[in-house]
Amino acid sequence: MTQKLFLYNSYTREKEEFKPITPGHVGLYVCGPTVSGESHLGHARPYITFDVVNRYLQHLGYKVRYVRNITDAGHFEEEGREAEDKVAAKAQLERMEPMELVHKYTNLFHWGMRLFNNLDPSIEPTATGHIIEQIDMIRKIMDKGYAYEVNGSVYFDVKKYAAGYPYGKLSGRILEDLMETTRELDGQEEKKNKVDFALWKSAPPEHIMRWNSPWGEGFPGWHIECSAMSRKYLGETFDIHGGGMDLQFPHHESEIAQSTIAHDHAPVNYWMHNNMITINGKKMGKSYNNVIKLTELFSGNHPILEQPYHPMVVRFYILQTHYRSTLDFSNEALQASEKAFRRLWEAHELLQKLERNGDADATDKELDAKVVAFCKELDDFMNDDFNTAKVIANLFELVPVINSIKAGHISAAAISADTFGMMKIAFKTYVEDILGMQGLQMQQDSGKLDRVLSLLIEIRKDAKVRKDFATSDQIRNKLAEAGVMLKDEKDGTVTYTIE
RNA sequence: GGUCGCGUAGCCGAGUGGCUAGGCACAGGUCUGCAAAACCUGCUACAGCGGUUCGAAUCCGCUCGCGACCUCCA
Repeated sequence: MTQKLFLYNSYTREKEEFKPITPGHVGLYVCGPTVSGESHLGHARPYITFDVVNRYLQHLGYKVRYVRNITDAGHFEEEGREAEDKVAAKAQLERMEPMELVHKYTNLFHWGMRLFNNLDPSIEPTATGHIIEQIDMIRKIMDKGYAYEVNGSVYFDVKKYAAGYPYGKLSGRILEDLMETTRELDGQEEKKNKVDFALWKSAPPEHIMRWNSPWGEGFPGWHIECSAMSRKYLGETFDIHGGGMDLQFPHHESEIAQSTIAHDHAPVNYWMHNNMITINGKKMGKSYNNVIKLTELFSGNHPILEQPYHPMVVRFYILQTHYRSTLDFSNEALQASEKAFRRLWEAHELLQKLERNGDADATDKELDAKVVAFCKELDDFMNDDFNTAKVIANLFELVPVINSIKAGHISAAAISADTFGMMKIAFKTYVEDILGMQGLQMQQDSGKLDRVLSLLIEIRKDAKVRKDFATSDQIRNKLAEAGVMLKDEKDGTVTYTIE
């Protein structure tokens, strides 16, 4: 922790030096998914972004408690409920239990996270598992006079809160403006003011997810879960709260209000928000009907996808852009990322295998200095609000150096032994540990396949010695058709990559 | 309508007062039986119009275009 980390705090709208509440420790809370449906490409962004944040904080030596919730209660409107309304006897039989649905999509979410090589959070609490904590918190807020009950529902009194606290600061909202905008919302008539939000909702008879509470059967409001769970696992005030920009209002603004009243002080020191993934310039989202689900992305099974995209390619594509910029989806962009990622990864693997012998001094001082500079800058870039785009750019600056050493265009001795070692460690640390990349071939069934390919490579070699290029080309071309690319290396060996 | 943000080369995207980011594509070259890969070289942009400044893509103003949030949303 000798380095100073600066991050952009959405709350103050400034880059600030990060100072943890407890030295050496970081409490990080990130809004997790609502598991009422399949995760899509848009969801990938925050979880990859904050995975890197988590990884980097650990790299700096912090002990991170990373809490990411699963929202499995409340406002569902999809399959489960629809079946319930339609109610035919047959539908009744086929209908999914809410928990069944939640379980299915939670598993699918985990599957996606694993493929992205996201580290597991330290704690992944569910909203349904913390009903008691939520009720307790609502009680506290009521006791302090900032919430009121109507017909079994409890609402937070925003106007009262705004009179004494900076409501709207996080999202740049002005209470008067909000009061003016007209919206027809559920339960509007019950509220004192339309800006009030629900802490607890009374459940209509057909609502399956319901719990007992001091106010009757119902379910928790959307915002209270994050406040209750972050409080439980990270304390009344914690370091970093992350999430998508679209959650700034009303979700995060409400979290601040609730927690501030319940605990007498603001809950979070640093708010971080990632920007959206767009498609044709429009935000990817359920309401726009333009989502590409993760399952579709990885399989290529979607009308606008020209091909499947590997999770690592998607990860690379996301990290190539700074997290606070929008990122526009296109096949072209993903395909460019795929090529770039392969190039970077191959150079990385190559470098780890390369050795440098002989005199420890550099024969090319200028190059040596450049390499040192590129490596050292990596930390600076991360310390400047997690600029993974710049990190990747610098790694690419080093790729030709690595490849040139391998190809013999330059000697490894051009750079000093120290510099060589530094570069090796920098790649390993950054590519694998911090950016969290891994190779494209996940299925390591190499054994038999490798022997078969080795045989073919041997036959081809013989053919080449006999100058029987028809045979050698046939082997290479047919294998290429099957997705196995052969590469004649400089030193006469042959390597292959499987698509 | 309100609030906020963005407009960078063929495409994707960093940067943000002086120092050609990077990737992909494209063109030429080296290497190679050929190919692929790799390496070298080239392609030098910041929506428009004003202003501030010795100097602006970067600061300020206006105009045009786009988007996000204001409702569930990562």
